[in-house]
Amino acid sequence: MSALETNLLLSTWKTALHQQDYRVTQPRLQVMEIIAASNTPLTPQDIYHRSLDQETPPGIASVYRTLEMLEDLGLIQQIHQPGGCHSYWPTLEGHQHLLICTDCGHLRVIEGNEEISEYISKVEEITGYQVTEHWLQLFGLCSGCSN
Amino acid sequence: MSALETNLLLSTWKTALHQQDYRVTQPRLQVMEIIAASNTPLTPQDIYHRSLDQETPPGIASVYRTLEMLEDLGLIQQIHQPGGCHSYWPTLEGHQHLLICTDCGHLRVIEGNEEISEYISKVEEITGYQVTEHWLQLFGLCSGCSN
DNA sequence: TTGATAATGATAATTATTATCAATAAGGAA
DNA sequence: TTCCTTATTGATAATAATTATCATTATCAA
Repeated sequence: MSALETNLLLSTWKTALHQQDYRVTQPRLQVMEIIAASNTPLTPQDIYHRSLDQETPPGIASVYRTLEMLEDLGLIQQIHQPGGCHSYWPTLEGHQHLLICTDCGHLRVIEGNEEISEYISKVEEITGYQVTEHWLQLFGLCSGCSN
Repeated sequence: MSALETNLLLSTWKTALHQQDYRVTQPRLQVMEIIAASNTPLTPQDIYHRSLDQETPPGIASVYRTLEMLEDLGLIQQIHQPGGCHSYWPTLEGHQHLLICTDCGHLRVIEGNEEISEYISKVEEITGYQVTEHWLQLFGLCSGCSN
């Protein structure tokens, strides 16, 4: 993410913590900064290892606790990777879908999903299920990596 | 799955093992039977625990080894559950999508995906990505559980 | 039926996650 | 600013999940 987007996210998150009476602590800030600055989804271990070159890195337990808190607040969401999940990425506005480059890992957000909504309505009609949630990810090669 | 479908799957899988020079062993059979007979995705631990009421259950290591083999052969695939993955389900014909009941865990296969194909083509046009794979799951309540 | 060897079980090692609890630091009140 | 309450932390133990090791066993082609 760009430095601008990173900082915007961070201030949004800090405000959210204050509003919900969560303290904005050093370890939490460190974790949030790493997530907000990354351009790929990260696992708890990823985040922990990235933090280790800092003066006073957060304990591994705080990494897990911070991720749980951020997810509870709806600020991050799990991203399911083929072959392993428990990676996190900032929550997006509305419902958007993700396109992940299988080579460089870069993640891109897709806008607009009329087709998907139609599809879901059809599925509900046919099956009698009440679809409450869905989950679509596209994998492929970005223009840079397809060369 | 119905007993008929289960047996069809099992004989297909056994044939595949023979053709690829994998031995059809007792532990492998036990794991394959459990997967083929289940109507929900199962984790390695699920499978192991289900096997424990048998006379001579497979070792936990063999469960993992069998799952790896079946996945390598393309006979099963990972299913990503919200809040945890590493569940397995038999590979389906063509590309189909899954609808999972969040209450009873029952899994249903959705046929037809014209809308999704259209969506993907549009995404490719817009982004310049080359989409090689996609991954859609629907979650909701089946008619039985929505009462 | 036999023999080569792929595959197994038991278990140790590794890795990931969660729980515990005394010490610390955030942030509102004075 | 300083103090005080207490939410939060770090260190570490405990638990859970997965992988590696290796002597023994069982599959299956000859």
